[in-house]
Amino acid sequence: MKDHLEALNKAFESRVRLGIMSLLMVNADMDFGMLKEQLNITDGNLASHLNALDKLGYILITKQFIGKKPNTSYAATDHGRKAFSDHLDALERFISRSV
Amino acid sequence: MKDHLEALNKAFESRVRLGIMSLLMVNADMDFGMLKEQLNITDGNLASHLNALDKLGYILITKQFIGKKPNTSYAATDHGRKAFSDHLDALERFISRSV
DNA sequence: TAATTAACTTTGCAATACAAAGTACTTTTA
DNA sequence: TAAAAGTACTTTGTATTGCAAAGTTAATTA
Repeated sequence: MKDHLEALNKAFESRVRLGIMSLLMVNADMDFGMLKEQLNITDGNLASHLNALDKLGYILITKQFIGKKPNTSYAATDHGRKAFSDHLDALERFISRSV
Repeated sequence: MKDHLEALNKAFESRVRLGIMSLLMVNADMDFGMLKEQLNITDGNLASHLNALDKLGYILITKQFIGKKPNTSYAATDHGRKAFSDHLDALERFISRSV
């Protein structure tokens, strides 16, 4: 029990970060606007969660201009993919234990 | 995506409450000491999480004396079982979406 | 009578989450 | 060309949460 719980990653206890990472697992990259629309949260809130994931090295941030508009896009790093996938594994083990 | 996230129950975002409920799904009832030992947390912390689950109607609290010692035992209510199982379903759907 | 046990409650603090407002820079529109 | 709008933040302020540690109550055993 304790071991199952401890294998859960604290970074993914938040719905928003769970949402961001799962979007970035499925989509190679997404920009700020897409994430904001999908998650339906304020931009300040989104920015701070992105910042938290960045600090953990879970996402890669790329700033560029598309046409004449600034565009920041986000992608999961290998480290982030591993961490997320480990977390999902832990959840799965956890679920199967709890029936 | 949003719907998957919203189906997750906020009450179970906490490791401790996740742990308590999963213990109470497997064991018909557990007393304070057993829970404390399994979860390895301080008694104040445990009491406050139990209180949160009680307020939501997820657990039933029974106070009695066993021999001459006071004993409080906790069991998941039907409502709590349903809520937890819905949460696990949501997690499963979430995981299978995220690969 | 003092110490111990069980199960809390209270206190106090640190971390987190969030909305809203503010900022910097650029582009589009009037 | 001045004003408005868009992008992606940062800052501010507040409310909530989580937790350890200390305090509490009531009974019990030494």
